[in-house]
Amino acid sequence: MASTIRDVAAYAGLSVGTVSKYINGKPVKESTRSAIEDAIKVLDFHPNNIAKGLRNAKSFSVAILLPMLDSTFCTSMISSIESTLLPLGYSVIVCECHNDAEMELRKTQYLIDRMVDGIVLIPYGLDGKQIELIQKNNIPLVLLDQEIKKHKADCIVLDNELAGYESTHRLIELGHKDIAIITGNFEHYTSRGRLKGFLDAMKEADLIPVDEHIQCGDYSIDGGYEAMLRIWDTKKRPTAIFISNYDMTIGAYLAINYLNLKIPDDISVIGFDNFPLANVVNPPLSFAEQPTNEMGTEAGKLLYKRICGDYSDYPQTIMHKPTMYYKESIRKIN
Amino acid sequence: MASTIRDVAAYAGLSVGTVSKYINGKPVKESTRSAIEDAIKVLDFHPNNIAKGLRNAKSFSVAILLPMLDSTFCTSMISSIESTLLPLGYSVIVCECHNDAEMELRKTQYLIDRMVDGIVLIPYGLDGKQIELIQKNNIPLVLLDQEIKKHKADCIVLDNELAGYESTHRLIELGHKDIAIITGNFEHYTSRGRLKGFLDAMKEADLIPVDEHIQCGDYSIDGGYEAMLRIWDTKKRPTAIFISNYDMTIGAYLAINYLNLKIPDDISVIGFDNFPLANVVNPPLSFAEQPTNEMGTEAGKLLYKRICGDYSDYPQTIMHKPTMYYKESIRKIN
DNA sequence: TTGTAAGCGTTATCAC
DNA sequence: GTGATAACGCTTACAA
Repeated sequence: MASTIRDVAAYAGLSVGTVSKYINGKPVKESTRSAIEDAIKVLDFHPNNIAKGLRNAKSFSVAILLPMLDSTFCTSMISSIESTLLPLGYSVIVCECHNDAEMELRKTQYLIDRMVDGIVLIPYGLDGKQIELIQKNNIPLVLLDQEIKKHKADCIVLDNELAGYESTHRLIELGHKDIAIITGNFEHYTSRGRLKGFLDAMKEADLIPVDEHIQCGDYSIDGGYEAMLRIWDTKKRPTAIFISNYDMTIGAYLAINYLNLKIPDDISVIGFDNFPLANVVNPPLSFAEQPTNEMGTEAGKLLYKRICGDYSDYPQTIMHKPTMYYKESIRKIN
Repeated sequence: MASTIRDVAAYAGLSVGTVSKYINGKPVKESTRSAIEDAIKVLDFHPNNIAKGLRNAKSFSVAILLPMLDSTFCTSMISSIESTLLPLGYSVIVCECHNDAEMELRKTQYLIDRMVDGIVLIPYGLDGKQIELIQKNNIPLVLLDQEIKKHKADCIVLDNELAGYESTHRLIELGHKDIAIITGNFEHYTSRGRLKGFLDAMKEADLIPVDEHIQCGDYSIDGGYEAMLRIWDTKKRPTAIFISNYDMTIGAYLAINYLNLKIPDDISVIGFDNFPLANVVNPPLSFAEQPTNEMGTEAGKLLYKRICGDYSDYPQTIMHKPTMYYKESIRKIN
């Protein structure tokens, strides 16, 4: 059996109170310090976090609740949040709702029952019920990636409009007039923003997008594939396309291969978020990159601040800028 | 403040003992059952897991300790382990050691201090110190992906030799005689197995691999890239190559693009584990696929069994077979 | 079947 | 600075 603070106290000839105080950084006499240190070493004492948690009504764990683990975005978030919060004493519980709003709500309740000290939420459900549940239980919360408008909450997002605008604008600069876009569900904050940026850039250039060239996928490889086929199946084909999410970019690429199109001769392509893929495909892909590491780290830090009770700047929405990479997948056109 | 079992007992006019028993599935009179149910509903009672944990010396959490979150293999493991263990009441803590053996050991101790009830370990350090530490603390452990020979432990792995053998054998069948391989660190269980399979197949066909055609990368994209360049920089170039890990496959592809080689005309390629990528590149990549989902689920189940105290079949090594996908990236040769 | 009370390992409060 | 003791919310003998 592991030794407890009592054992340490007994071995050191002190009271548990004193030992506890020392462990928690309160001042003690030098002689007692060394006695305790000795005892700890000899007994190989490690404080019991559960007891600590019970006493302090804390679990020293936070959760990241996310839609699906298959996106680089999500795993990158886990990584940076863990790196930020573990050194602060919080372990990170990962919860995946498998793109299912009902499961998301159930797992939210589960996490509350587990008494997590804070939650980073990459929302899937759009009605905000998860958020209400978390807030009703007074658990610190940071939204990531998606803003759910009607709910007041800390929030870390990408400047999606800018990403959509920049990509489209660049294509327009290169002379493209018929530009297609593959977006996600319009109700999603990210998709809406990226689409809005696209539309703004088009409007600014007095271009009117063909209705069928605005296709909605479901964020999956298949969704992107199908959307690309639909786009190519229109009377007036686009000369360029902006794909507003990672997996759909892969899918669209597949479709482009299937259709035997050459990039950028037949179509110029700008994708999204395409870490390793971007350079492997030939020609290299142009894309809008999210500063995922910064976003995750920021989320971890903000959550920690809230856990510590600092709500001085609540609620806060932090918007990160995308970085654009223009490679050989886009070309000038007359 | 959340209500406790005491509140429920008071509201229902019963003792805490009775309520506790009911909650834990012991039999009670129908009338008390409904009284408790009522109280629970009215008071919105949720048992405090921390208190429960303190009492039972359990945390109801398990950890997955892994080298790096950037591989599909690892994230896929998290996903299937979470799916398996959450319904059984265990939350999954993710811990990343960033390919750093010392950090791995530190985080192991951290998890022990956090009193996790079990650990799934995808080992990075090869000396087995993490394993000793975990076992010394009597924490159920399942090794995943890598076997560390000198340590007795439950273990779930791929049949790496078979993967190496099958890939190489197929290339030989197609007439290739000069086959190269990019492996990882020879000290790693996975790399050693895949290399052995390669060598076995060569030997069986009375082929002697060129020394410089056996190149060791560090599992990274860069490593694969450099290894491929080294291989192509030899006097006698291979006509086919087997790349024994996901990231290095991407890197080798990059290098092949850089060298302006055509697949499969200039070189036939079989990669590893290449879920989405395999179909995006042109031509589609042949590869050996691990049954990651099964492996993760198996790890979760086995860990749970150990947590429940069932050591009847300990220690167990479960070896999964790879599935081979042969696509247009390999060709017949004279 | 139900109630009582001790105890899990900490920390906090209050004396000394 | 240190020690004694009462919590934190739950489970579990044991008693009724």
